[in-house]
Amino acid sequence: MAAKKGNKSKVPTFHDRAIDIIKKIPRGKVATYGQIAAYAGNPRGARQVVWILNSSWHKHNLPWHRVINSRGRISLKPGSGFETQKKLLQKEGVKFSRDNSIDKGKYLWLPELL
DNA sequence: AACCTGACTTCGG
DNA sequence: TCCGAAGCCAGGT
Repeated sequence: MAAKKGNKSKVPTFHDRAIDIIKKIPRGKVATYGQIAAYAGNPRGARQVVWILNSSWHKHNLPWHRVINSRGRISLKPGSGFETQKKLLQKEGVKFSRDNSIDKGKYLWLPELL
């Protein structure tokens, strides 16, 4: 029978998948908002990922610091988390260039490699 | 329901 | 490389 409304075992939503994916980003690697959104099923859901990080990182213990923008840089502003994120990444072995950019070819997480 | 906001992304200049 | 505009999506007011 078709899925009933009252059925709690719902099909994973974009939100659920995104969280699941973020949790899988290995230590020492990073992923972009768009990348996560794409793997979660919506290539244009980068902004949703942002919302998710803000609303659920603490509930799901997400490695929010491993999420960066498509330019390979931290999107947070100095004084609003930038320093914290940079520090956490460096602690995991991720190196930053002088302009605070990360070498994507080296640290970008590639799920297909798993 | 309209409007605003956000850790985005891509494109053009 | 930097900036602005446009496109995108969902939650909060």
